[in-house]
Parts: sequence; C-alpha cells; structure tokens
Amino acid sequence: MKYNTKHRNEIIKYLKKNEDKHLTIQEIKDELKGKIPQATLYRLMDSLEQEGVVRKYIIGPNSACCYQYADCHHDHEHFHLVCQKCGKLIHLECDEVEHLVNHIKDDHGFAIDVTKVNFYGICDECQKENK
Amino acid sequence: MKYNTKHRNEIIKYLKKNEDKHLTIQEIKDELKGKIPQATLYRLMDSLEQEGVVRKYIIGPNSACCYQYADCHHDHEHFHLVCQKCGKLIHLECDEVEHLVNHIKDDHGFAIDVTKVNFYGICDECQKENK
DNA sequence: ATAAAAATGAGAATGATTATCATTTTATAT
DNA sequence: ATATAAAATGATAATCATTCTCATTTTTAT
Repeated sequence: MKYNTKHRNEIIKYLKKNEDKHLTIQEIKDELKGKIPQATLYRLMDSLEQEGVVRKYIIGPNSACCYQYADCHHDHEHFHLVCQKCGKLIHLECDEVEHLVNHIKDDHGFAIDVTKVNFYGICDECQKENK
Repeated sequence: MKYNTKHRNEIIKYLKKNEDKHLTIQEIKDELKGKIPQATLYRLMDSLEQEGVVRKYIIGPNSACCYQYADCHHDHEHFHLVCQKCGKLIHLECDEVEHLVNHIKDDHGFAIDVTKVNFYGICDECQKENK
C-alpha cells in the first residue's frame, strides 16, 4: 500500500509546474533546496515512475537520467533526439515513429516502451557548425 | 598519428572472432585473461570506436556498454531491441527503421547514429510469461 | 640511433545510483 | 484516540562502470 507523504507531493507539484522540462535528480534536489535527501529522492522517483506519474529517460551511458511529469503527453506520444555534440534533448512527435512502434509490435512481437526511446545523433545546428 | 600495438591487434582479433556477439569490457578483459589492464582496454575501445572499427552500444542507465566488431554490418544496418525483463539483446534488421532514420534526417534535420539506436521494451517470450 | 608522438599501467578519482538498517511516519482497525 | 502493521525516511556506506593522472615505456618516422 502506498502512503501520501509531504516529499512525494512536493516532488509532484514541482514536476507538474515544469512538465515541459526534463529534470535530473540533481536539478530537482537543488530546486527543492536540498529539503529531500538523495536516497529518498531516488526512491520516490523510482516509485513515481512505476506508477506512471513520471517518465524516466535514459540519456547516455555516463549521464544522469532525466524525469518528466507524465500527464502532459496523454494526447501525443513523443520521443527524444539526443544530440551527441551539444547534449541537447529534442522532443519529437512524429507519426512515422508511432508507425514503426506498431510495426515492431505486430511483425516482430516486441513491445517497445515508447517512453524509453531515445535517438542519438547530431542535431541540425551541430551539423552546420562542423562544416 | 596512430600506432599499431599488440594489445590493439589482440582486441581486434578477438572481436572479429566474435563478430556476432555484443561484448562488455569485462567479458573482453576476462577472455583475454586480464592481459590488458582496464584503463588501456577502455582507451583502446574508445579509439576503435572513433575509427569505426567497433560499435559501442548503450544498454541501459546502470549497465555496462557493449562493443561489437563493425565490419559485419556493411550490408545491412541493424539496431537493437533490449528486453527490460530478461535483458536480452535482439538484433533487428528492418527496412522500416531505415525509412524512419531517413525521414528524421530529411524532415527533421537530425542525423541519427544508427549504431546507437536501442529500443527498450518487453520481448515476445516475456510478454507471454507475464500472462 | 634518436627524438617526438603515442600508448601504457597502476592507482586514485568520479559520478550516478543502490543498499543497509535503525528510526520515524502513516493508514487503518480497534 | 490508540495500537499496530506497513511503508517511508535519512544518514551513510557501498557499488559499478568509467575516466583521470602521470610517470614510464613503446612505437614510428627521421
């Protein structure tokens, strides 16, 4: 059984307020002035993810995960492009991706977790710069 | 300028022999009986990746990266399905994905690095088991 | 053979995340 | 309101993959 706690509500409130952002544990911790210790924060984020309240994004092999409040995506699933040069995280809503996800489910039997899809590569701007 | 060293050649030889596998640093190290110290191994794998001799795969937020000899994929690009239940890593060659990659390049200006594409989700078997 | 460039190796350092465990808080039944 | 069992907390240590440091050694081109 789950309990409603202050910490829990405070995190949700803060994430809701920033539902357009991808926040790391550090950012959340700093923003809440360190009121919530790391261990607790990690645990809460974990259970919030389990419940589907937030989404956890794997960014890279050596970088911290990001979290985002989940209710803002009821309508359109979205995915991420992660630029390997500048680290930028780009939202992408694209029918082609949904199509692919369905194809892989139907024809390959694998159920992709859409919230975990990150495409790594080089963004528009960084491509130009490296000319 | 690059030097050809014993270690370097030994790694390439071993990776070539196992070009169908995805190997972690630990596995490579163990297989080579610890002849190559970790620091060196990491460095070598890094530069081999830069040169395109091997590919590095990001598996998950808390798991070690995998490497694979790259020449075996000249013909068909492939990418990976990672099962979040059993951890299985599934190769997938699929035109739909190439199509998507092209679409995102052409219509969204983002150049996806195909070797870094991992789809997380639940595999066929694990779906059945959790019935 | 020599010098400059690159690679090595041992060990410490990093950084994100997890585990431990005794204590405290919470929800529910009494 | 109180007792009680379940869950959450928090401080700290531990983990694990990876990176850094830096003095030493190896390699290549001259």
